[in-house]
Parts: sequence; structure tokens; C-alpha cells
Amino acid sequence: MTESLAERAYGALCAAIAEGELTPGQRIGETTFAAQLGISRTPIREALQRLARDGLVTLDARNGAKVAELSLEAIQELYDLREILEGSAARFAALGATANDLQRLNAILIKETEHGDDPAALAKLNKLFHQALCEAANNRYLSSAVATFSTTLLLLGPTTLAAKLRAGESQAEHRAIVEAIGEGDAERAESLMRAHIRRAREIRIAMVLEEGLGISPTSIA
Amino acid sequence: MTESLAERAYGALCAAIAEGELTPGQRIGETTFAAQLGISRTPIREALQRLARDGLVTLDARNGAKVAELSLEAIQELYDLREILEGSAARFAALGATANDLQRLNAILIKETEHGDDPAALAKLNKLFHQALCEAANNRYLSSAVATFSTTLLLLGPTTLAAKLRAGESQAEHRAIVEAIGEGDAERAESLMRAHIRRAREIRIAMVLEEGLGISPTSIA
DNA sequence: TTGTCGACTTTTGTATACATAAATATACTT
DNA sequence: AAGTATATTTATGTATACAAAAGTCGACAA
Repeated sequence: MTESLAERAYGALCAAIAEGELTPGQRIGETTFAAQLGISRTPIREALQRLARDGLVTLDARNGAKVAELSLEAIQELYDLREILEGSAARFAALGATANDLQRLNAILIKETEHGDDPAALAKLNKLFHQALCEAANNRYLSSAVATFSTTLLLLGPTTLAAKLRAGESQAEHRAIVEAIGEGDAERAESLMRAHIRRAREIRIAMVLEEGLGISPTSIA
Repeated sequence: MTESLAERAYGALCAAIAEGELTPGQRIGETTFAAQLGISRTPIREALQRLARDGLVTLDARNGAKVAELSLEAIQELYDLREILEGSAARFAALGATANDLQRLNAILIKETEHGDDPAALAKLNKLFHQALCEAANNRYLSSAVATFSTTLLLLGPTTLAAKLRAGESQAEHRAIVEAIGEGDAERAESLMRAHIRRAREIRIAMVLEEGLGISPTSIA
């Protein structure tokens, strides 16, 4: 048993939320889930607390955990913050990226062109790109914050559809950002990254509005 | 029992760290603490996990929890991030603060002038100021991030000394920031807040270097 | 004297048992 | 028939018991 049961429970719940098996607003009973996974409540509780920290579930006092609901406002706030954080990450990366960092980023860019027709692979590479860029910024707290709020976005479901529609654009933007970082142009790197996040936000908002039913009436207010 | 034992344990540990009763690097045994507080290990574990999330303790696998040690580098990274986050908060506040928000901020400014000779009160008002400003930015995730990373700074001990030395300056800077927000000048509000954080960072770094022994040899590297 | 092997002790991870509070359903009264 | 009160059930919060793993101390051998 290399990984603790609590971590597995966390992973299972995380995946269930990302896959849409657990829908926002749905209640998660500790006992129920423990039985489903065949383990006791203790690691489940630990997992739920981590999920609450990541914003994926809300812990109503005495009433257990619910999968969090993201209002349209909350989504906007989340993207506002991503723009700030990842924009700053790009700036820092431009100022201090090592040759190694750049190599990693370029390797990801190449793989993106190679897998241009595989939405799932692109989604994974996209995640890797943003992670690698954060690490190039060389600020552990910044990385941690970006990771947390990216996790929160799992609530909105997979981005594979958006990746398919926007694959080319997105990759071009990635390349431009890495280029600016390589040249040490902090101003341009930040500006490009902010624009990149804004584009992603627009697509996301459009998707959410189109679904329409993905958001409960009360959470639109 | 209005607040859970886990919350009380969290508060107790938090306070112990802030007061310096638990020094960085010191190990925290679950059993020991449970005995000290007269409760079982379960709520202790919950509290330790929250503390780990706040960066106040590190959970070495299989080796329990230690009070986190902040290297000089980590402190710099923390202030870099505060500059980004609170600078953005000031910008957003300038763009969207309500009359109510401004009233709250001004009320705090007045109290600061009234308690100019009480370092403890000033430290509390300073915290309130930054909180109120974050809330004026009207972004729940931004507020959450600022709160988290401010908590991490508890590791460095109280700022009352710095408050005493810098009381006048700091208050003047607060006033200038609120003024810019009141005028809706986002650019100036962000710029002033960033400078404010940079000043606080300088003082803090100076304090840490002066203490010298507050940081373990290995963590300076 | 030093190094290594082994038993012991301590600590975390997990399971389970118990108490308390909330939600629900049922029965009784008006 | 409807509303209220009470009992039952179910959920969480906490405690404790148990198991496995890691560190520690000691003994024995070279």
C-alpha cells in the first residue's frame, strides 16, 4: 500500500467530480462513500476536508459535505484571479527562468503540435504547460495558489471540448508566451498570458451559458 | 459546545505558533498534543491538516508534523506574492468599492490615528485594514488567498515591534491607498499598495536578519 | 571500541464504537 | 383534515482500539 487510503479517497472523489458523476449541489454522505470504497469513515473525512480546501465541496455544519456550486460570479472571480496569478507567473518566469525551465516548456510545445488531433492529450498537455510555467516562476507559494484554484475549476467539467475548438489558437498563444519568456521580456510575457487566460475565460463562460442547466437557478443570482 | 474541538485545537496550535511557544522546526506529536488539550487525536489530526494547508506546519510522511521553517528565500517569495495579491486587491477595490466599503476603510484609518501609541492595537487594526481592503475587492478567492498567505507569516512572530517603529509611515500609506480607491484611481491604488507591501517586506527582512538566530543555519541556504 | 543486528518503543494510519444533534415520519389532538 | 409533538432514524463529531512502520536503544561480535 504505497499511497494512503485518504489519498485514494481524495483522488476518487476528485475524479468523480471532474467526470461529472457527482454533480454540483449533490450531497456526499461520509458513511455512503465509505461503504462504496470499502474503507472506514476516517480517511473519507480527511479527503473531504482536503476537497473543501480546494473549493470542490462545501462543508455545511452538521449537515455533511456537498459538491460545491459555482455561480457565474464565482467563475468570473476565479478567472480574474487566474489572470493575476498566471500573468505574474509569466512575468517572473521571464525574469528568472533557467535553461532547464525553457527546455521543458519547449518540449511541451512540441508535444502539443504532435498531438493536435487528440483533445484528451491536449488537455493534459495544457495542464502540464501551465504547471511548468508556474515552476519556472520559481515561487512555491505562487505555484501552490495556481494549483489550488485550477483544481476548483474541475467543478465545471472537462475542457476537452474547448480544447478541440481552440487547439490551434491556444497553442499559438503558448508559443508566443514561451518566446517572450525566452527573450526575458517580462512585460510582454505577462500581457500575453493575461490575454491567454481571458480567452479561456470567454470560451468557458460561453460553454457554461450554453449548457444553461449546469448551473442551478439559485446559483446564478 | 458551539465550536468544534478541531477548531479549538487549530486555534490553540495557531496561537502557540504565533506566540513563539512552538518554534520552527519543532516536532508536534499528535499524542502529546491530544494529552495537553485533554482531547483525542482525531480533532488534533484535523487541525494539523488545516495548519499544513496554511503553511504553518509540514507533514513529513510517516514522521508526523513539524512547525514549518521559513527560509529567507521563502519569505521573499511570500512577500512577492503578497505584493501581487494585495496590489490587485487595491486595484479591484478602486474599480468597484461600494460606499460601505469606503466607510469601513475610513473608520479603520480613524482608529489607527486614535491608537497611535498602542502597538498591539495597531497590529490588530493593520490586519483589519488589509482584510477590509480585500473584501472591498469583492473577489472571494482573492480574499481567501490573501488570508492563507498572511497566516503563513505568523511563523515569523508578531509584527508589533515593526508597527511601533513604522506606525506613522504605515498609516500615511494606508490613507493614501484609501484615497486612491475613493477616487477610483486603480493604477495609483495598486502602485501604492505594492510599495506599501515592499516597505513591510524590507522591515521584516531586516528584523529577521537582525535576530539571526530565528532562522536555522540550514534554512538560510 | 565500533559496527551491526535485533527487539522494543513510539508514532502514525485506519477501523470501529459511542454520543449528540438534526431530519423525518408517525401518531395524536384539535 | 391539518398541525404539532414526539419518537425513530440517520448523520456527524469524538473517542478509543488496533495494526503496521519507523526510529531507538541495547547487546553481541569482530
